[in-house]
Order: sequence, then structure tokens, then C-alpha cells
Amino acid sequence: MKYWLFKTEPSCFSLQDLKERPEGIEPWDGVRNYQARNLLRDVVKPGDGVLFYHSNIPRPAVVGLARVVREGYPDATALNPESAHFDPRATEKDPVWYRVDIQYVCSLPAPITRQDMRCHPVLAGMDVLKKGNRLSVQPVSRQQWLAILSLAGLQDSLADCMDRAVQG
DNA sequence: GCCAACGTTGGC
DNA sequence: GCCAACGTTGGC
Repeated sequence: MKYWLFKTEPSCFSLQDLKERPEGIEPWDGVRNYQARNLLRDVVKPGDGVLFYHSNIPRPAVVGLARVVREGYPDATALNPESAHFDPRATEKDPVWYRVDIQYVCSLPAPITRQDMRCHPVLAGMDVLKKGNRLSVQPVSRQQWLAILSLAGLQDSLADCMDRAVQG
């Protein structure tokens, strides 16, 4: 299993929004970047862990955990002219864009801010901290994943439990 | 295929 | 609101 950081503007779609979906499940769609598309289509798999990150707010932070529950499949919003993510190049035969489904796992007792991450020897290397990084789907190491759980104040036993919850 | 112009992202 | 970084577009 692998770990990821999914970035979203909470004004657009927040962790709370995910939590309130039926069974806490929502398609992660509207991604229109080829590098992220390739990850969603080919690499992200059910059981993978997701750090849910809120961007473009006064204190951007990892705010919760989710898990992947469905592997990459065509992003139908690209086919819908009514959708903000409509792409005229997409067809049934060649969908161009892909999405996965994720499921809410938990909120962190306290968000882990960028400052928190910068101050941590393991987390300081995270892609999300790198200047100019705009990828909305970023790989995260297991070490980084566990460091987030630990920094969040989750006890080791609870962290293990969360880890298992993600694997499903 | 090059590259300048442009639009978007996103931290600060 | 500013601006750096990045991806995309389109003329040549």
C-alpha cells in the first residue's frame, strides 16, 4: 500500500464535505493535470492512505485522513458540458481524465500546519512544502505518514488503528 | 520544436 | 493583494 497527500481548497471541497457524503465516499474528480492524472489512473489503488490537505487558507494544513476505495476510472465530469470541469476533448472512448473514490477516515485532533511540517525532520522533506509545487496528488512516504499521525497527537496504538483503518 | 505570452495556483 | 512558479497555448 502507498500513501498520498490530496490537496483541496476547503471553500471548494472540504474534509467536512467528505465526511457528510453517504458512507463518507466521494469521487476525487476535476483533476486536470497530466502528472496527477497519471497517478490517479495508474498508481493510486484501493487501500492507499490519503492525507487530506486544505490549501489556499490562512493556515494551510493536513486536517484529516481518508482512504482510497476505488481505483482509477474515467472522470465523467469531463464529458458533461454543464460541469465546470468539462473538457471538449474527452469522449466515451477516450475519457482523457480519471478519478478515484476516497472515503473519510477521521479528522486529526489538531491540524498539522506547514510550520509544523517544516519543524519536523521527516516532514520537512514533503513535496507540499516545496515552493511552486502545484500537484494536487502527491506521493507521501510511510515515514511521513506515520510522522503526521504522531505529530497529530495520536497515541501509537491509535495511530496503528488509523493505519489499519486506511488499509481497510 | 522553440519559446514568449498568458492563465492559474497557492503561500505569504 | 502580491508575486513566484508552473503548465498550457499558439505563433513561427
